[in-house]
Amino acid sequence: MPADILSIPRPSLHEQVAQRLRQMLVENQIAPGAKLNERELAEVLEVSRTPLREAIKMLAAEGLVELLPNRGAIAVELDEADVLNTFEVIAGLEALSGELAARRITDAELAEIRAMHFEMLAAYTRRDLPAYYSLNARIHGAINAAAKNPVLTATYNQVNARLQALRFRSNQDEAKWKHAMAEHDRMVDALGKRDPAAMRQVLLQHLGNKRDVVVEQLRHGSTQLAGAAR
Amino acid sequence: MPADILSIPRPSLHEQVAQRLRQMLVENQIAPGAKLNERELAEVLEVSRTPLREAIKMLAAEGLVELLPNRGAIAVELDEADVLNTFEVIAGLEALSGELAARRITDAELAEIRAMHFEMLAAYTRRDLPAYYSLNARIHGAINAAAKNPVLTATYNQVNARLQALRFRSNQDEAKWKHAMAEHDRMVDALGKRDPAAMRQVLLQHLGNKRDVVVEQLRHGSTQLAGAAR
DNA sequence: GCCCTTATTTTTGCATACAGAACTTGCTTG
DNA sequence: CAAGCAAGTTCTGTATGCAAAAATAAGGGC
Repeated sequence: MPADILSIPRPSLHEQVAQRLRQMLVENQIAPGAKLNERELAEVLEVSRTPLREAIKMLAAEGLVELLPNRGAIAVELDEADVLNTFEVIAGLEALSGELAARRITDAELAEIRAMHFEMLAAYTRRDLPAYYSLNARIHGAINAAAKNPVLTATYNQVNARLQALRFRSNQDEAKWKHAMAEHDRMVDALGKRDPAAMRQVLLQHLGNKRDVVVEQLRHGSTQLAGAAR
Repeated sequence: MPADILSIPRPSLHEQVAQRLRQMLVENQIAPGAKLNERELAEVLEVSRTPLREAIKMLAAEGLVELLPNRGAIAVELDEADVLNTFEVIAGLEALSGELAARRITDAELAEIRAMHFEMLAAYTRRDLPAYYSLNARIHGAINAAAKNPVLTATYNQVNARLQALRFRSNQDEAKWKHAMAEHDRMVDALGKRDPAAMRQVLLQHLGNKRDVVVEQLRHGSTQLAGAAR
């Protein structure tokens, strides 16, 4: 077991490339719908096409890119129906996560979530959006962890990754923000009471609202900011 | 659009290989825990290592094989905790699927499910296990389709695939079989009434029972039938 | 006789090379 | 002038070759 620590097994190249590509897709450095040119990407990432192609195949299995036979791969582009369907699944998974967390959370985990919740209140009060988003992600991650189901966590992360490119730039308005905070209050409350049903309800509503925000933004205006290529 | 039909674009080699490997894993032709020797497999499948490796990377992203850095890939082997966690997720997804189906199912879809349900009753009455399993899978597939959420269907299929190797040989006893049939009755009933909550409840219970059967079988006896290699 | 060390073999990981499919561009033709 | 056709180019898909890491086998020390 200490061998794992000593060996410092730097992840294999295709793994690194996959990680890097995931980041580029999520951060919209590769625009949705854009073609992934192998020669070009290989040059940028300074690897040969072989590990690059292996990485692309993994991303395809994860649903982040789409494989077109004999025509390479393109970054997935979600239309409104895709977004609705994805949120439906995400909501189900997060609701499950919340239920399980309410049953299995430890006092220490709960305390940490409460702490982060207060930090988030601070960020909200300051209207510090980046800090808010960061804390929001950490809190949801902590709930997921408290559910103590690695399969659920992995599944959730995979489906959620496809939405990251959209959520990245979702700027909610004041009223919705306030509402989201209220829901977070109810979440922490439900967790404290170890009430799975309440957690489920809050999270379903929370995700439903998040969905509305994203869909609304998707509709008018910023359809796709860097959407040049297709 | 007709171009797609005319072109007859035979899936690329790595796609075919992935499909074939999936089948081999599900049917336990490759035992859980067994190493996937690239040279060997390439020879058997009559392809070079390149598309084979690409296929393996896809299966890894799907969670069917595990990648060991510099040591290749092994077929995933689920311990009891993994099975419980996976069933927890599957149950959540199938419950969601049932809820949505209850809201969205068409009369034609419902009629077809009812027809299959009667066929299943026939198979049960004859104690025709293979026919029963086949119909069971088709019914659950039809419910999934009636939910009309491709993202949900894809997610469900992916997570479920990991369990197929186990379920393949799950022989339930008489009492449990009868119970499963009763649950299917309630399912069709709930669908007919378009009652999402009832569907959810039935499916959660149904999956819970299925889980118990699989775990019990996993425990004593047939831990792993073709479990030679490791 | 057992364990640790070391040499050999096997296997994975990556790069390169080549064949075929798709796209581009310029030209020709109606 | 537009549309269709054809040659050239680019790109993807697959096979092969090579280097490094791991597994295996052989040898020596305790």
